[in-house]
Amino acid sequence: MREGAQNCAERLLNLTPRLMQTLRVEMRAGRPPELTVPQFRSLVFYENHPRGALSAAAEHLGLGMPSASKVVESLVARGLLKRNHNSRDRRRVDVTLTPAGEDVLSRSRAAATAVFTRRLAGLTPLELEVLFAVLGRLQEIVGADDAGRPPIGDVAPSTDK
Amino acid sequence: MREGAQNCAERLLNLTPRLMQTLRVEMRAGRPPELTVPQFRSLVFYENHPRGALSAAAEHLGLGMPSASKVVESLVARGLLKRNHNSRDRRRVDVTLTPAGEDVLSRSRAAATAVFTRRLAGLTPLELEVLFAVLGRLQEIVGADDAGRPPIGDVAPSTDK
DNA sequence: TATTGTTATACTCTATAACTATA
DNA sequence: TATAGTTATAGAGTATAACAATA
Repeated sequence: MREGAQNCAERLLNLTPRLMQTLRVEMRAGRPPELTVPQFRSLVFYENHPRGALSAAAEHLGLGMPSASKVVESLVARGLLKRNHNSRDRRRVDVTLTPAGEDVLSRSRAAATAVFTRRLAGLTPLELEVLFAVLGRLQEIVGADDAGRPPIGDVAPSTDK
Repeated sequence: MREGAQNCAERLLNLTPRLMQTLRVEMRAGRPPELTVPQFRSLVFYENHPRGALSAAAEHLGLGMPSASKVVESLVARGLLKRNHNSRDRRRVDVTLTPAGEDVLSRSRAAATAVFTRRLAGLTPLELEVLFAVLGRLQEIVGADDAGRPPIGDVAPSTDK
């Protein structure tokens, strides 16, 4: 059934940039743009992978090392991440969230989630249930940022951290 | 049922940048990067709104006028769009796809659709059916780029143009 | 010599502010 | 004076290529 996949692909192709735009615009809407989307994703990665290598982040975020290095650099400069040379292999740079980073991430995640939550407010409980399952399937297919976090029953845990 | 919406919002928040990355990376993968995502979306807009004003595109794409102007400029420079002053109101600039633009758009759309089609290949027909419906709902909520195009039963019409 | 990161450079995207040309 | 668009300028994101430090 190629047809079905292609139909879905077309819708996905329309929808994805739209969603991204929504996300980007509303994340910036808080005047001093707290975090850009790539910055946000980087913080999420290091929340899930404390002391993760830079190369791991690059890989996970789908960036080249120079790009990842630059994003991390901007966050280090703002005190949201901390870089440490790995003592076993001193070429390695291990990166960790600072308390300030956790804080900003929590607020930013709450705001970003709210953006989508508002849009989804019109769906019925049944529709939401189906949507949730479908999004889960898509995550499996495309790989998700938060592979390590509990997917359900623990809504926005860091929000009240 | 706020919970459900929030759970879905979190998944959407993870998934959207991932999908965007996939799209961007694979659209560029054809070496001479034929079209960037914003360029692609602009062409789609003018395919659906021939002689559309620049401001209409900006609005639809969620961009400011300077940004829209610049994207259009780049496409005009490449001969993919054509600008004309509106004769009734000469401040207005009406933009139209050139044949070359239609051509590039068709190829680019086919390639971009294929990106997602490949990823969706593992889904069952039933899953695809559900996905299709869910994506339709999301389009309604968030607004879709191709509001004017037939949504079903007419798969990738421009691909074989 | 191979690997991890960083620096240098360049281009696109996007924004805000200032400007031009109409109305 | 108000509106449609453009130009000027600036910052973030990303890429490739060249470099540095370590293995």
